[in-house]
Amino acid sequence: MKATHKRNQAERSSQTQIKLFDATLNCLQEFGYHGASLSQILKKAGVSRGAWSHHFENKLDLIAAAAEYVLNSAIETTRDWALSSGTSELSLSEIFDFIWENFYTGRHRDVWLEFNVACRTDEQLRERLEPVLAHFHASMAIAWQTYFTAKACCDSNIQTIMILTINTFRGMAIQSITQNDPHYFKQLRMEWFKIVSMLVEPKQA
Amino acid sequence: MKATHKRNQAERSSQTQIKLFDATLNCLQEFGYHGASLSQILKKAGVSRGAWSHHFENKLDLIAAAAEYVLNSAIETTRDWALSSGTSELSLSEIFDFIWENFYTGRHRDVWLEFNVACRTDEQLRERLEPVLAHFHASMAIAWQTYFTAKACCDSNIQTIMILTINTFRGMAIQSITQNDPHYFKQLRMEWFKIVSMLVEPKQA
DNA sequence: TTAAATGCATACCGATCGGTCTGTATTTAT
DNA sequence: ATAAATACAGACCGATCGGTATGCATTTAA
Repeated sequence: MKATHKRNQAERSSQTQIKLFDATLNCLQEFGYHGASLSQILKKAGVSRGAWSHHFENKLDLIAAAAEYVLNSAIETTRDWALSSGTSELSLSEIFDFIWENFYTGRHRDVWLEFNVACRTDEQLRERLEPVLAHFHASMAIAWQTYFTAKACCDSNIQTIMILTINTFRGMAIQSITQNDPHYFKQLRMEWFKIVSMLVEPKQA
Repeated sequence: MKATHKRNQAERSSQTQIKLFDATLNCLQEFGYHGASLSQILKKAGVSRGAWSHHFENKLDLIAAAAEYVLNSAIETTRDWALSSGTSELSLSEIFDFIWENFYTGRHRDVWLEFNVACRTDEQLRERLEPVLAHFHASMAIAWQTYFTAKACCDSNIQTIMILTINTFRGMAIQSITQNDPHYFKQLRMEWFKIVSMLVEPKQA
């Protein structure tokens, strides 16, 4: 029945690992870092305890690997999107929508929040995730400062405005935990767009 | 030796409860929502298990009460500060510094983050904390829109600019988890101040 | 074809979790 | 003074946690 009849070792490994990553991320979304127990993850993944311990040293190792998995996917998504879009056709509001919908809503928002907060009190996790989180942050910066520059009248540099933008989105992500209203946040993004439009313009080709 | 020799019931109750609140908040700061076990809290508070169960139904009840405790303190702090400051002497950057230093640094930042994130996956906690978090949010709004109004040239209303400000601070709070550099965030606040100054002016007396 | 290596399954472990039960001080009300 | 009510202490509980040890299945290399 299944298409999993003759698989080589590499396929086997990567398939069960991805099943574990996905289940880990789903559990983090559903139960939070606090409530995501190993038993729950294994149950949801349909993977045995032995298989898990064969691939990962301990629970933290799995969680960190899952974080790397989802963040690297996000980095790739950003890169692909920036490349596929016509270089001169990108508008600020399009970028805003893209970043918001891909990284600050749904599962990505949830696990991103959990990882950031968990990092604060878990030094081992922080050491593993800090470079990936920083890389993720930088990848968003690329999609931005490749195409835009600060206006002459604006005495802030373009990086500063971008960081403020990302921080605004982060804050909106937290606000959206208790206030889940896509329309409201679309409006808020538009308001932010109006302000940033005064400071930023498309780069010369 | 101790000054706890002849205390009436009310004093006893409130003293042990406050000890528990403080220990709970410290444990949340030190170990996170995930790692803050009841045993740790009781140990840090110097309170027995029996005393705890006498005052609180269960762990969540204690945590929620501690959250209410710290958030209501913050609301009070904001109110006092707004009242004590000369009504016409408040500058935007002073308000920014006040909000940042009181609510988005130190223990308050840490527990505020933990509570917000924990609320996402714990419905009971959310139901108890949502009104308090909303109240806290509103209290910051007061210190703001009492003294400032949108400039004529600005087509956003004053509440919108304030929400964007708060969200920027929230984002900076998350950023400051992995990048603890007060000077950097002071500069970022100044940049934000420059932008908001273009949109907002002191209210007429 | 066969031995080794890899992938996987289940049973099991001590530790710790939140919560409760029983009994004892201390304060309050009569 | 004394009984009731409140505040507290410590032992104890089943459940669940992350982690491991042993054995079997599958793939790979010889």
